[in-house]
Amino acid sequence: MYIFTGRYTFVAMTRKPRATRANIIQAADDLFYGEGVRATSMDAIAERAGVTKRTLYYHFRSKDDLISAYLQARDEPTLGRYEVWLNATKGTLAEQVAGMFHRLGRVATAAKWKGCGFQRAAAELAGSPGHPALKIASEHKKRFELWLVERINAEGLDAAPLRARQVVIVLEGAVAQMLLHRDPSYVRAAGQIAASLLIKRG
Amino acid sequence: MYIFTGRYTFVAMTRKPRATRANIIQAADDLFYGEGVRATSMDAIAERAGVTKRTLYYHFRSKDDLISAYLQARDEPTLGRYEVWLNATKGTLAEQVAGMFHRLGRVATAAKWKGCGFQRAAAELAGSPGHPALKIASEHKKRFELWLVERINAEGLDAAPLRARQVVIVLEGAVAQMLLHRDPSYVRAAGQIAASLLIKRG
DNA sequence: GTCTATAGCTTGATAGAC
DNA sequence: GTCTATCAAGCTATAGAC
Repeated sequence: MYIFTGRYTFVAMTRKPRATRANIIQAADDLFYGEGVRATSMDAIAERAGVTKRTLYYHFRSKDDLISAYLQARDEPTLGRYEVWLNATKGTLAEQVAGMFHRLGRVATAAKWKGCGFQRAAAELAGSPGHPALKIASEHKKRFELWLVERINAEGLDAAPLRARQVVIVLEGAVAQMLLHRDPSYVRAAGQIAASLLIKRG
Repeated sequence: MYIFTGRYTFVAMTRKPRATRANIIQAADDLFYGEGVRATSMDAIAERAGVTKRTLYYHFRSKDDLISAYLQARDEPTLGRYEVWLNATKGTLAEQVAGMFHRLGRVATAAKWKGCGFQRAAAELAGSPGHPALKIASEHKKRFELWLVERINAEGLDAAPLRARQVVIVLEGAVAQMLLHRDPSYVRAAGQIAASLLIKRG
């Protein structure tokens, strides 16, 4: 957006920087998730975002910084998605979790689905132990686990922390196996375990 | 090894090619597993193997070819390792599997442990659907699952295919979470699920 | 804040000698 | 079968104009 001032020397310095940053994050999400963080170049992200590399490096110090921002931006929407899936089913928590797995199975058969972005980024960055993105991924999964703890407590079940942890393990395993085999029966088998973990023990 | 023939022109053309190939695979294993397949360059592998890149490309057509060979070479040793872990415990199959998870927990706390090489390669190559290494990874996991089916059948339990699949899911999830959090309580929680999956149902 | 242009290096892969 | 030498392309990141 140009601001005419009677001179040519004054041009708006801000061309919606928030929007630019959001565009970059969106482009990074598309490519980092679709192709992997190491397989994606900064050139490719700049091109997809419709900016030059100079602008990219104005908004993000480095590629590692952008990888972190990519995961950070994914945190809340991902948790929200699972929450929507869980709330879509009415009934006991066991039934709701079964429904959550069922819906995961639906989206996970699409070709554009490429597993969990956090899990895959962690797999790629395993060789860089101190990478900041790893901490973000770890905290994201912790948050998911804590959300389950709350749900299990609200259901009046005992041993909520252990049960939540076990449901997370089963979900992670289902996602990993789905990515490898693209066979929805893995998600079904997993949903069955998860539901049984949420039954009141006698 | 030089063979003296009275001339300088005749030098052994074969300097243990099998050994060279094995050296390359070993170097590839160290680096691909330790740093990731995309983070590792052919230069780095050649240097670690003590050969030039020309020799590397004599033995392997391309990097993708070497990635496939790396996973192929890991198939049997990996299955063998789990078999050793399982057989190390005496008792019911449930107890043996619990022992297998326990031993996994031991090695998975070491810093050099970087999760499952197949799972991580699959995560990295998710953006290249037709990659030959993906098929090798998938078949490896299938082989592991089938080995479990046999064990469960031998134990006289029903629904062996489903139970085996569920144990695999739990194991994959435990490995993924261990890699992310480096917290052995995940393996413990997983081992508990796996063992309970192998109890005769009433 | 965004541009054009490029530095400086690494990458996967190859040529040709022996 | 292994070497030395090298290519063209791609990479992350930066310089300086406006």
